[in-house]
Amino acid sequence: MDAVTLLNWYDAHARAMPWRVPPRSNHRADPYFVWLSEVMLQQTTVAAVKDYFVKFTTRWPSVHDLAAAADEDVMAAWAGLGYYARARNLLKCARVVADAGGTFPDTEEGLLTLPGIGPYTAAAIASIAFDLPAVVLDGNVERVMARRHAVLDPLPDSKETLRALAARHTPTIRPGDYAQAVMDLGATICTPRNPACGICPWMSECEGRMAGLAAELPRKRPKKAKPTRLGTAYLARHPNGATLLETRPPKGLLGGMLALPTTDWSDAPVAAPPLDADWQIVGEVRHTFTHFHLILTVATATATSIPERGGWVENADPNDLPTVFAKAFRLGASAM
DNA sequence: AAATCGTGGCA
DNA sequence: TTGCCAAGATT
Repeated sequence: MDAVTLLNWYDAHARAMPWRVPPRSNHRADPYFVWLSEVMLQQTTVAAVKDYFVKFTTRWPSVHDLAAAADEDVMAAWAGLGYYARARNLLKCARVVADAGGTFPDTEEGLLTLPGIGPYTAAAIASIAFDLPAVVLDGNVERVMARRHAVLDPLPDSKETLRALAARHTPTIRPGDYAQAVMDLGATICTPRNPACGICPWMSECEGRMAGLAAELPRKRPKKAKPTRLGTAYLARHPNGATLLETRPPKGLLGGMLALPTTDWSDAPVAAPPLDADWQIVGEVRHTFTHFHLILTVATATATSIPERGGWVENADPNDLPTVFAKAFRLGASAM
């Protein structure tokens, strides 16, 4: 059986990660750790997640600790990791679970009802934390299945086909190890570019490789070009050292995060400084989001007046802000 | 159902 | 420099 081949490979080559229990362990990973790591890993690389995972679990060792945390502390701790709706939903989910006694649901259906847990994450927690034969379908599994079975239709059209193929491979023995094994295979051998087919445990049964198509699968629909938007960020400092910051609206881009006051971001941004001062343009920051480029002019001023929006923050730390603002903050501060 | 939502690394 | 991509969820 294909799954056994893959499990044998995983027994020898599983990557060590802070949230992972080694294969053939006689105990399972803590559902809290599995959930936290899976949410952090949504659209995010293992390398980027590691330090954040350690930081979160050191500061909040249980779901009860996280549920009791202040919103602004969790958002600041998440700053830099991106997709900030994940952090907002993380807190909502922690509080639901904590209120229910601190135990995560042990079924896919139960997990799916929680904020921030979708089809992939529910299946991942069910398999990895509870060893249930859930069908885990992430970008790795999509790629592995598209190659293994030479699926030529482009994503996302082929998604349900790939899911059915993934289901066919999912074993009833060691499903948790299997889920992590397929994803490790996709991350280390069946990679997006230059797949290492020569050392793949599924080399001999891979239809994509036999057809000479492995490296170009899965096919994807072309993406839209990103427009460029303009804006200005304002760094105001009080003579006492405080920095003018504001919390962004709870939804939308960078929602709920601490930020520098800015104009809107558009073709013709409306300049509305947060307070009246002698603003000096000190440079610009270029930053690319998921669906647009941003050129952000950075203006600085020293001021003491009452701001029209935001508030003075002592000992402000750029690391508590989303990366785009951290860049603008550092540039402005270095120019004052 | 297509759009929205971050960031850093890599070729 | 630019585009692609990563353990997706939500609306």
